[in-house]
Amino acid sequence: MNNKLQNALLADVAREAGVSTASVSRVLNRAPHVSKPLQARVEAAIAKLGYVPHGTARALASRRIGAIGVLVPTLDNPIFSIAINSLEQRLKHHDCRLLIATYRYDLDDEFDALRTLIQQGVDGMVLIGHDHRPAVLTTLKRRKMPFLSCWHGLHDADWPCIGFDNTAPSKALAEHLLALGHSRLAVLSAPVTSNDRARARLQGFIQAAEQTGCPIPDSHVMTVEYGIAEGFQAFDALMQLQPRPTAILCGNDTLAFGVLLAAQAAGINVPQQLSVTGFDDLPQARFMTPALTTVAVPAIDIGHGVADALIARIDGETPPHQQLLDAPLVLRGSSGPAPPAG
Amino acid sequence: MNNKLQNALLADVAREAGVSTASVSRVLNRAPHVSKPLQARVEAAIAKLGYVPHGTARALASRRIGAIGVLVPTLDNPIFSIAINSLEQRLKHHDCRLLIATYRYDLDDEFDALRTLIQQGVDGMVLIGHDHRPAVLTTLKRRKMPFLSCWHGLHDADWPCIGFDNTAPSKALAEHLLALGHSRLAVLSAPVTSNDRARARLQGFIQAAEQTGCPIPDSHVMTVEYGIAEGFQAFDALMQLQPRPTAILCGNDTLAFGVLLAAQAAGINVPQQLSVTGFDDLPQARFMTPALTTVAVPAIDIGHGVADALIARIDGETPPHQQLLDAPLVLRGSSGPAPPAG
DNA sequence: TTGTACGCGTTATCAA
DNA sequence: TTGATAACGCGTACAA
Repeated sequence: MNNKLQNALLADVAREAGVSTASVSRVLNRAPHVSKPLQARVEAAIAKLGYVPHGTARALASRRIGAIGVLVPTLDNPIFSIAINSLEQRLKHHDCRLLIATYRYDLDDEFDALRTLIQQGVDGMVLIGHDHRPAVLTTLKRRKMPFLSCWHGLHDADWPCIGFDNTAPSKALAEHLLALGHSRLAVLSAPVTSNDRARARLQGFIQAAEQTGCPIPDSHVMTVEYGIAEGFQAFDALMQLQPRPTAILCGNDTLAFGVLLAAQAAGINVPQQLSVTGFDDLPQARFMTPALTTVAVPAIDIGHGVADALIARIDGETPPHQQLLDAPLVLRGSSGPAPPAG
Repeated sequence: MNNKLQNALLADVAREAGVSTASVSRVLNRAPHVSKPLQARVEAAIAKLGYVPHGTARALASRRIGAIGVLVPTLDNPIFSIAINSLEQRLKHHDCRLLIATYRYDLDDEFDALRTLIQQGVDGMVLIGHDHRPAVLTTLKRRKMPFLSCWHGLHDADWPCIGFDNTAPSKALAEHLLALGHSRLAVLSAPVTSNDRARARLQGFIQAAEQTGCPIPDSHVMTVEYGIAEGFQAFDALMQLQPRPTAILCGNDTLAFGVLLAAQAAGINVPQQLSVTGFDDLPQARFMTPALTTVAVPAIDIGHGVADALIARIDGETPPHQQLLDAPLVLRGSSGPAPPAG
């Protein structure tokens, strides 16, 4: 007698249908070699009992959970939400779920979250960027866990990845401004600690300026936390710099929005008096006044690509070790010719 | 001999420490009645072998997974990201993980996702709002799954919830505009299908206007998908309405941002020529030019409250059936006196 | 094509 | 306080 009337088990279905548990399992897993009538009887029994497979037991027995884990620094940044959304949609095609964990750019938290997801039994892991504790890699390898990093374009034999070069577009952005006659650039960056993407972008800015003979002094590189408020508040300090910059390169769109809005509030005309650039191309970038010059991060393509490649790895295939996507410059109204010297 | 050198099992730890598997389990679960020396031996063995508990097996045996599920319509809306972040942080205090699933305002997808999360073995469930398929409730009850809805203030004996009244602040917003002399209001709403919050807000706008003797005609209620682009594009149509509205009530901040930016692009002065309001109080609302008049949704408090209350339910306690939080008006520069009739 | 029976790695019950 | 062992619910060789 089964006293848990609320939860029918596979055995109950088997009894109801007058077949073995193995047959029910086969129907459940669409295994080959099941006769039509048997399948029908089982499905009727499932419907009648309102049976829902016990995912945990299934995972334990099959050693697969039907879900992959993703370690995200934060969901605050919409660009990650967009990518995750795209990833989740594509995984659905592969009949695979997504477990999300965040770590607020704290790499120790990231390692903790990794262990948690492994304990949940995920079949694969997605990580953002290239900065991780060494234990992350050893743990993944020891567990033989299929994994993929994304969002960066660094070549590393240990880290398969799908991403884009963060440095080149940044250089292009700086060169674009320099070509417009700007010689006094400032940079507003997110913290580069534990964040190779922010670091790569910063280096791109600095290198381009240096190579063009207009190096950016350390005083003109400002670092603030991620956030529109942080960008807004940084504006005043940036305008106080000597020499006063004629263009501000921001490490991401959200900081750029803050700067743009602060400029507007301060009555500074963009781009006549000041050029501002971002990085990400968030949906609202094109609607700012003026529209934001930025770099279009292929967030959706990353989501799709990661889903396909990781599923392939889980299925034992060997997709390309590295896949580089395009992150094109998007020139809009927030960047213009340098104001006449004065 | 254990050939899986990469994955130590609980039994391996027991052998290494010279104790029984039961004792290892007790140490792992901080059970009472474990002697110091035994605990030390076990912990040493765990460290030596790099043992990580197998979450799936643990869940199967204990019938708890140490995670709750949350069904979110979308992660695109930053207000949900904020709440989820807060929820996840607070759950961490209770040593509990979060599994996120999205359903894009498709209630059938929501039910699917619910089943998926149940299969994963979650210990509790969080749902947004009050609109769900009936099967959702029956499934949760049949499974005796602790659950909570949030983000709404509807009283329903079947649905415990932590949220806020979506209607009252909307009424207050409309009354605020009417008191400023506006008599020609328009509403820009997100789709109300499967979205009780959007519906409640819309009703608040309409009721307040009606009660003040300035009813909003159907022609002045426009519905578009969520998104800044959608708000931006809606602006022109709203300005074409006859009579031309002097104030636009938006169902959420993102639509309001779109309208605000479109107004700016069109050279329409806010609030001198047009008042605009939002709902959510996203971080950038205060930085717009002018700053956005809106309603501050207690997203962070909801996250914390949901975490505490759901954990309490899982632990067999009975927290308040309904918990209503404050969603105060935030009056800023985007709303002002109606322009002189003309 | 279908059924039997064991294994997945842990927790929990009961005895010692 | 500790240990032996039966669940937990399902997948899957292997047998029929």
